[in-house]
Amino acid sequence: MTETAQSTRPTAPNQSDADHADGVDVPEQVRVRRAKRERMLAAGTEPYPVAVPVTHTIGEVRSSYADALEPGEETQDEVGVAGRVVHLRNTGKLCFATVQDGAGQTLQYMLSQREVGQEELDRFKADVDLGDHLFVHGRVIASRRGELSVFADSWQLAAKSLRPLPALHKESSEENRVRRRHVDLITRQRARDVVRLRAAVVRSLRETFHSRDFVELETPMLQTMHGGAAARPFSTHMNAFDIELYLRIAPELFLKRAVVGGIERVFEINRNFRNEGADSTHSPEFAMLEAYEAYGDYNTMATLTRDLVVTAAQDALGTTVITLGDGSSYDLGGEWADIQLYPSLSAACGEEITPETGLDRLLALADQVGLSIDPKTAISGKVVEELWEHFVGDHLYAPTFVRDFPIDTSPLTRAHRSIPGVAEKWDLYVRGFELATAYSELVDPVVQRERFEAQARLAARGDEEAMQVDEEFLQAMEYGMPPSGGMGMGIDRLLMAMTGLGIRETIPFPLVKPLEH
RNA sequence: GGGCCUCUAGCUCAAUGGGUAGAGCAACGGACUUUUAAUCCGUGGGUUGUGGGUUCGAGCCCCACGGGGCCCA
Repeated sequence: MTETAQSTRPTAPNQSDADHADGVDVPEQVRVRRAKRERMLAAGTEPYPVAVPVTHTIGEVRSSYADALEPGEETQDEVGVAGRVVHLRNTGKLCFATVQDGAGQTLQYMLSQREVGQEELDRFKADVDLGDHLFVHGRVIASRRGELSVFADSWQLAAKSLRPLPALHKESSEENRVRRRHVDLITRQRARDVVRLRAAVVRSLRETFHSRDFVELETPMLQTMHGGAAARPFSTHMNAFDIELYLRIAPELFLKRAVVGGIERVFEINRNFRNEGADSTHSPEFAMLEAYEAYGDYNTMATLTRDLVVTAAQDALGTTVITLGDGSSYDLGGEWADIQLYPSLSAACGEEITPETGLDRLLALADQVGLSIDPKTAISGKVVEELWEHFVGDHLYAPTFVRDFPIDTSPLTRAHRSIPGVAEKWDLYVRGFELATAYSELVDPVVQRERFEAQARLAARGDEEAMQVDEEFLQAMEYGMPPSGGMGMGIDRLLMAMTGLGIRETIPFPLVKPLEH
């Protein structure tokens, strides 16, 4: 588009059309700002210039002059700085604007009538609103109160904001924060911090893996079979092949095929999709870490997991001690507790529970404590796990490994090498939820086929979470998979464990139900 | 799936027993050359989530639907 075309964009005659373009009444403040944009265009001033001559970031100005200037001291250093206006204080002949960068660092601009002239000052007062991106050029000085400032000799709007920001000193409702995260990020420091914390954690995890010679792999998200976990999948349709596909519920089976192929230390950090509930600990799409190590087992995975978590906390938070909003705290560092599932359940419920305990007895116990379990699809291992969560898991705040799970709920895990009736699997509990899980992986293709067939029988009985028989995976196993340890960890849950936040606060843009209209 | 709570101005919240819908910030107009949640004077801004119902009269009572939250299973 040419300059001429830009400056003849629709003006007053189309104003009312623009006001109702989205079919709803436009709030007064939006109308006012749209009018300012039109006025600027009519005056030949670009409200959205393609570039402004920035020479320094807000952070660079801050760090260069931090505590270096006395109140009232002026330098001759000229800078060009841009940022979003979060605070305006216009007095008669001297205006102050506080601008903010994406990380929440702020810097003050000062516009004096003496420096820029009456006309420029008037234009500033007329055109600039809270929320606008504003560029100024000028000298770095400290105000009389000692506030680091850029004393403008010229200014220019970098981008006009057409919507008013919410009150900056009141918390928005959780719904508004989630539905308009962009606004949340502008107005709330904690929101900005969590985004950066998440990035730091993921980066730390990758670095720990790299330092241990793991290879990062991206395996398919669109799969012809859903497997690798017990969960209901999303399904979709592929036009070219005219087949139904599933969004993956886990990368496990592909990563194991990679191990068969010789990628002996492999990990993936990516999204899984599970067509289940959405609440304060579950999101339909969530970030998952999985790792496999040939010639490892669930013990080496425990060491790896602790290393990943402790290093991530140190890298991203600088400490392993987590303090929650309610003042309680727990330490992700130090030695982690290590308990066994059946003995800890027995101790907590006051009755000896073993892999031999009958299903009827377990269902009776579950009923006693108010757990509702569908008898049609009930298997003893599943009931034991529910009982364990009720009696023990919900109360584990400090990191705790829980070892040796029922075999019938662990179809991809090998039987324990010395304890009969259980699988070499642990879950890691923190803050009352499952943060990670690991197995000594089942690598016997014949036993694996039997486990899949048992899963298929569950599916036939109506268990929508049961796995399918994956022939491609079985065939891969038949080529020989080395003895291996495997581990999976929820990235969102790691953030939850490190911050005390709900899952929707750790995911920048979680899925929310669309509003009607 | 069940129960309870909630939805009012751009944002955060008020509104006696059913009787003209208000405040702070934000906006608009004015004053002000060192403010920093600036201050002072003045003004505008509402389909009270949506749709029905009861009533002379509904933000408030009843029903349905939608969004959100908490608890339970």
